[in-house]
Amino acid sequence: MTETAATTTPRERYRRQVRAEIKERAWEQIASAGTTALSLNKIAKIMGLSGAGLYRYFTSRDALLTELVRDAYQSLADTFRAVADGGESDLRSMARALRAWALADPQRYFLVYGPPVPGYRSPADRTSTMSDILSQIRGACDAAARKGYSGPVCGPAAEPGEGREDLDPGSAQRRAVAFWTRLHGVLSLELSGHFAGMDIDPALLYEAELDLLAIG
Amino acid sequence: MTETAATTTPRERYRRQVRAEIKERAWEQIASAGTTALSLNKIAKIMGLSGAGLYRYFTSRDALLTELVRDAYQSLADTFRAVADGGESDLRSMARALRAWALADPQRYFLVYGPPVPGYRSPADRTSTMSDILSQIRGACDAAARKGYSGPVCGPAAEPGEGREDLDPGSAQRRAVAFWTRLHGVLSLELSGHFAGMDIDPALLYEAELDLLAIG
DNA sequence: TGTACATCAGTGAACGCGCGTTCACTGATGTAC
DNA sequence: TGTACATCAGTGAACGCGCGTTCACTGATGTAC
Repeated sequence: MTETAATTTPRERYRRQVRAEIKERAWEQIASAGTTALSLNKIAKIMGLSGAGLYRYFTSRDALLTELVRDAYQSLADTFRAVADGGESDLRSMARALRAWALADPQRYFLVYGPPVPGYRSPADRTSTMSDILSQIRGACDAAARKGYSGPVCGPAAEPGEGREDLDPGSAQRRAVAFWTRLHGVLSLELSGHFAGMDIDPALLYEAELDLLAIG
Repeated sequence: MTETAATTTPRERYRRQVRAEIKERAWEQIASAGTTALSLNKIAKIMGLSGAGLYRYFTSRDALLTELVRDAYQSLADTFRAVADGGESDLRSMARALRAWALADPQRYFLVYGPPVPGYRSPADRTSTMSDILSQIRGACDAAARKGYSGPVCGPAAEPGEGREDLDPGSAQRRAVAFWTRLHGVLSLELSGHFAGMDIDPALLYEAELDLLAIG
C-alpha cells in the first residue's frame, strides 16, 4: 500500500466536515441578523456540542470571521470567473451574476462591499482580491471595446490631455469603475430595503442602469 | 408677571440640555465604532453619572437609538432644504452638500442609507422622510429641465409608449433616482474604504459621475 | 493478532466581562399657602 | 418671609443574561511494535 493513495485520513476528512458545518451555521446566523449575531456558543449549541469544543476547529471568533470574509471574497471572484469561463464574459452576464450572488445572501454581499465591521481587521489579501474582481470587470470592458463598442459610459468624451485618463468616460478603467459603483448603488439600496414603499422596481432599475453601461 | 413670558422653566431647560449631551456622547460612540457600540452605561460613565440615571432621560436604549435615527434623517432633509433655500437648488450644489454631510459623519450616513441595523425597527415615519428627500432631488431635476436641460441621464431616450415612464432616461423621476443611486454608489464605497489601494480618487470620481447627471 | 502508547475530539466547570434594566432610596429643587 | 409638601434628578445595589475564552480532564480513535 503506497502512501500516496490516501492523502486524507478519516480524521482529516471528519475534521474538514465539522469545520464546514460550523461555517454553514455561522453563515445562517449572519444571514439572519448580521455579523453581530455571530456567536460561537450559539453555533455549538445548534450543533449539539459544548462551546469549548469549537476551539478545536477555530482558535477564536475572530479567526472564524476572517475565514468567512475570505470565503465571501473568494465566492464572488469565483462567480465572476465562472461567468467568464462559461463563454459569457460580457458585462450584462456579469452584472446579472453579481445581482444573483448578492440576492442569494445579502449579508454576505455587505461583508464584501458594505461598511467595515467595527472592531474587525479585514484580512491582508482583501485588497488584492478586490483588485482581481475589478480586473475581471475591466477585462469585460476591454472585450466589449474589441467587439465594436468603444463609446463612453455616457456623456461627452474627455478632451485629450485634460485630466486623469481614468476619468475619461471612454476609457475601459472608467467604464469598469462606473459598472462597479452604479450597480453597487442600486444593489445596496435594494438589499437594504430602501426602495420599499417608493414605487421603484429594483430589478427594472438595475437593468436600466445596466443598459446605459453595456450598450452594444 | 405673565405666564407666557417663560414657557420653559429652568428644570425644563436643564433637562433638554442633559438630553442633548446624552445624544452627543451617543453620536461619538456611533462615530467611532458603529451602532453596536452604543452603550447607555458607557455614556453615563463619560458624563459622570450612574447608568441608572440615564433612564430619567430615555426610557430605553432603543428609544435613544430611535431618536438618533430620526435626527439623522431630519438632518439630511434639513441640509437639502438649506441648499434649496439658499437659492442654489441645482443638482450640483445638492450633490456637494450630500457628500459634505456624509463625510462629516459616515456612520450617520449609514444609519440613513446603509444596511438595516439588526434587531432594530426603524421609525414609522422613515419612509415619508425618505420620500421627502427624494422629492427635493426631483424638484431640482424639474428645475434643471425648466432651465433648458431636458436631456436624458445618458443613453438613448426611450421610445414613447414602451415600458414604465419612470424608467425613461429623460423623465425627471428617473433622473432623480439615478442621482440618488449613483452618488450613493460612489459615496458608500468611499466611506467604507473600498477605494483604498485601488488608485481611485473618490472626490474626482464623484464629480465625474455628477458631470454625467447634471449637464447643462 | 494483541498490547502499549500517543493523539486528539469533546466535556463541564469556571472566569471575568459588559450589557440593559429595575427598584428602593436620598437629597435637592420648586411650589403653595 | 417662612413653613409644609410635592416633584424629580440621581444613586447604589442587584438581577439575569450571554458572551469569548481557559483549563484540567475523559474517552475514543489511530499508530507502532
